[in-house]
Parts: sequence; C-alpha cells; structure tokens
Amino acid sequence: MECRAENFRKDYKREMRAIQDAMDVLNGKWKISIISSLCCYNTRRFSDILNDVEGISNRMLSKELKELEINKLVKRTVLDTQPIAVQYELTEHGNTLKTIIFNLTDWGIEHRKKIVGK
Amino acid sequence: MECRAENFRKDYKREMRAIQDAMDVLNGKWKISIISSLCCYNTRRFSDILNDVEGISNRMLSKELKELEINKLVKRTVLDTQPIAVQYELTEHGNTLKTIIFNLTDWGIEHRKKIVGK
DNA sequence: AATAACAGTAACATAGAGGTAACCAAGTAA
DNA sequence: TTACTTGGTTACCTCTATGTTACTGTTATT
Repeated sequence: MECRAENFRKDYKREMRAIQDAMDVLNGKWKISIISSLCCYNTRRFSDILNDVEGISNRMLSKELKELEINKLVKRTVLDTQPIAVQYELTEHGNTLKTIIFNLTDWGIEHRKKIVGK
Repeated sequence: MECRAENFRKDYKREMRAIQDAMDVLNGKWKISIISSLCCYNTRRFSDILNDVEGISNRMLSKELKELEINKLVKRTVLDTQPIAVQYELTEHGNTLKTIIFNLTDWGIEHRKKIVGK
C-alpha cells in the first residue's frame, strides 16, 4: 500500500506531463488566436483567418494550420469553386478546446482591466 | 444605432485582443508549468520549482519568475532562515488562472489518450 | 493585355529565446 | 580548510521561430 505523499507525487507528475502535452500542441505565437477565430466563426477560409489574426503572415498561417491539422485539431477542405476556396474548421477534438479558449478570453479581459486599468 | 454585424465584429475584435493579452503574459516555454507547480503546492521554493519543472535551468527559472512577478501573478518572499530561503506563491490575481490550468491539465490528459492512445 | 483574387510555397535574413557553464556571497557542515 | 547549500547572476553561444519578399498557377475582371 502506498502512502499518500507517493500518490500525490505521482498525480502531480502526471499533471505536469499533461500540461506539457497540451502546450506542445498549442505552442507558437499564433495557434491560440487561429483556433479562437475558428471557434467564433465555425467555418473560415484562409484569407479570412489572415484578416482575423492581426499581424500574421501567410507563411506563418500556412505553417501553423498545417501543424494544427497534423495534431487533429483542424480540418481542411478544398471546395471546387472558382476561384478556389479552402475551408478550415475545428475537428470534434479541436472543439474540446472551446472551454479553454473562452476561459482565456475572459481572463484576458480581466487581466487587461487589472494591468492597464481598463 | 449599430447593426448586429457591427456589434459582432467589435466583440470579436475585443475577444481576439483579450486572447493576445492573456498569451503575452503566459508565453515562453516554462511559464504555464511554473504556475502549475505553484497551483499544486500553494507555496514553493526556488529549488523546489527547479525540481518540479523537468528540464528548466536556474537561469530560465529566475528569468520567468521575474516576468511573472512583474505581471503581478507571482509573489516573492525572502525568509530570513539559514541558509536563505525564498518563497514563491501565486498572488490573488495569479490564482484566477487556476481554472485555466485545471482545464489545460484535463485537456492534456484527454489529448494524450487520443493521440498516443493512452 | 494586364491586373487582381485565392491559397499557398520558396529563399533568405535575423532577433531573441533558450542552453551551458562558471561564478558570487553567506553560512555551515565535514 | 575545503566543500556544500541556497538563490541566484553573468557571459557566451546556438538555434529556431518568425519576418520579409518574391513567386506559382488558375480563373475572373477590367
């Protein structure tokens, strides 16, 4: 039988690893913002996101979207319209990030009030 | 009187800015992990955190803690023990991050199950 | 005939994030 | 007298994340 401290220790390590796992996928200057855009609009095109996320370049957007796709958070669909259109949306798994995005948004608003003083 | 689209647009911009504000404070490879450690233990010493956060160097820990202090998320207290001890803890404002940390942890655990397959 | 929209890609440049190792000062244990 | 602990700091170096610019191919518009 293990003592409580051991159990606590183990759980704590597991939690730290979980945090790292999450951050590995969400790292980079733009990922959270991109996800946030997809969160708000459900479906969004490349150039739309380019406009939503202030300051991002097409190079970075392309790169970050690819990584998000690899990590099964974003789904990419090519529509055969003229001119070509590409649609991005959160996958089911990506949608489970919504809570975090909303929390972050709320926190960001409160933080700005606190620091900048509204 | 503004139309609905205008309002939506404005709210959306505000939300994007909030996300950026939050991420500005939480950026860097180690911040979330450090906060997570302080979250779990409430009070923690420099060398404790050094152990909690796998792979961090004293240089980076010192640097990141300073930034967190500047942003009013962490409080630093020097205890006059021998040898000297320095205590770190979340401020009241830092504590408002707990929800996000817990959500991130849960998400990280689910994500690992999904990707690594448990 | 020329230009613009769309969704990128390729080549190149660079700031700064982060790693490594040595060092500091004060006390204290061997 | 030497070495160790605590909580850092400093100098130096590397690498990679990101920025900038230019380019692609297809179709529609002027």
